[in-house]
Amino acid sequence: MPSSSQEARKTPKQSRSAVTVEAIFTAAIQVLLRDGPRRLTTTRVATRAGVSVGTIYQYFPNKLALLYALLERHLGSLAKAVEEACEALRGRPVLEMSDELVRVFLDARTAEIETARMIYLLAADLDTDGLLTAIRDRIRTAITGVLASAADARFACVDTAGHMLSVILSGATRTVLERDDPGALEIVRAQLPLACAAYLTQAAQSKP
Amino acid sequence: MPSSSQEARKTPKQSRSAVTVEAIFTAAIQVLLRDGPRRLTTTRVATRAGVSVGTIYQYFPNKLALLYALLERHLGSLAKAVEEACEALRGRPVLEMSDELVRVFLDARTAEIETARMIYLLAADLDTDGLLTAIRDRIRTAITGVLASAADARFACVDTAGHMLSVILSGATRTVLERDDPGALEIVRAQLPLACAAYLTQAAQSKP
DNA sequence: ACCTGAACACCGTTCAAGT
DNA sequence: ACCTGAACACCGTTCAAGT
Repeated sequence: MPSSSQEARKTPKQSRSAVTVEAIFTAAIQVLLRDGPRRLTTTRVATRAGVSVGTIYQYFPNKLALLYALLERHLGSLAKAVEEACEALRGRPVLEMSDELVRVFLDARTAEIETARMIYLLAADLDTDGLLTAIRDRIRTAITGVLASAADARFACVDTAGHMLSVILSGATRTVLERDDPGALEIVRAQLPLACAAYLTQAAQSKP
Repeated sequence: MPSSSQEARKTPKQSRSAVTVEAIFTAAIQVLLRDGPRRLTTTRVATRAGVSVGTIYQYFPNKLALLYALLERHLGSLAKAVEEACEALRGRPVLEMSDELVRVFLDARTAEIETARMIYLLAADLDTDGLLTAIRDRIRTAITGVLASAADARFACVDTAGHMLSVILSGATRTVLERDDPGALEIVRAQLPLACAAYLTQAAQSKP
């Protein structure tokens, strides 16, 4: 599936169509939560949005493009949250960084946990390589940058440490997100900062 | 979707039908690799397997049940590999455990990396809660057991440590599996044992 | 006991016609 | 400029008929 098929067909120029697009997005999320990913049909979304099926195809070349836009929104807000946290953490000690980054990852994904779960399920049908690469590059760059600025540690290879930290954070938080187990979430919330800190401490040579 | 719809409709009693079921499985994987998950249709699988569409429905109540069986096979072999590794690691030091467990997770998932990737993509359409719970329980139990037997460490709370280690291993290996980036894979292969060991060392109080 | 394949319901997508 | 909805191609599933 070519990536061009996943971009919006046209940007709404008039306020009427901006409202229509917003209604389509909202309806898609509602159908997703109410009926599940397999019952997310174009007709159902159109009906719920109060428009005709054809209208959807004025703004999205196909159904996948609509789903892609939902995923793009969600991942974009995660990357932005990480970037802002890293900006604020500049120059702080690594222990603070571990704590705060774990918090940001978990919060971003548990805030609307059902929506996030559903959106990840949709992603299976999409060609998400480009989008995921872009998002993880943003996250990795932000994390590597903040690690390099740490007040109390210098890393043998800050790129490796940043890469590894983002893999651990993404993987562990996504793993608990996929499960519907509050107990597992609490263990991760408590232990993941310790695990990150232990790794970073070991990957760094403390400054004199 | 009720879980009963994901079990095999009947077990093949005669050798002819055992061959048919195997042909359906093989064909499904071939179609998956060749045409991708969205083009995995029952007709396509039937044609490739050299049978009629109706034949598929003799052994699987619906298409999802067939996909579920594929996922079940794949995850079962991962859990088995982890259990066997843990059995062999009983009584060894924690550093050896970290190294070996990372190796097992990565090997199990990169051996047939394309197939594994495709099978995970399919999982989105399935009701996998029960299966995933069973698999992760097997993995967590095996890991907790082997940690408790470590020669050189005693854990403040071995259940917590086992839980956390399995989340990190599952998350990080799956995260690199999803990406098509050999560089990321190599970093994880080299650094994940260090991260696991650092966490375990910190979670344990060394014996005198 | 196992297999076939036409038939049916339903979904994604289009496009001529409307406002 | 935007929206409608009947029409078409295609997919999952069934079941009467075959061997």
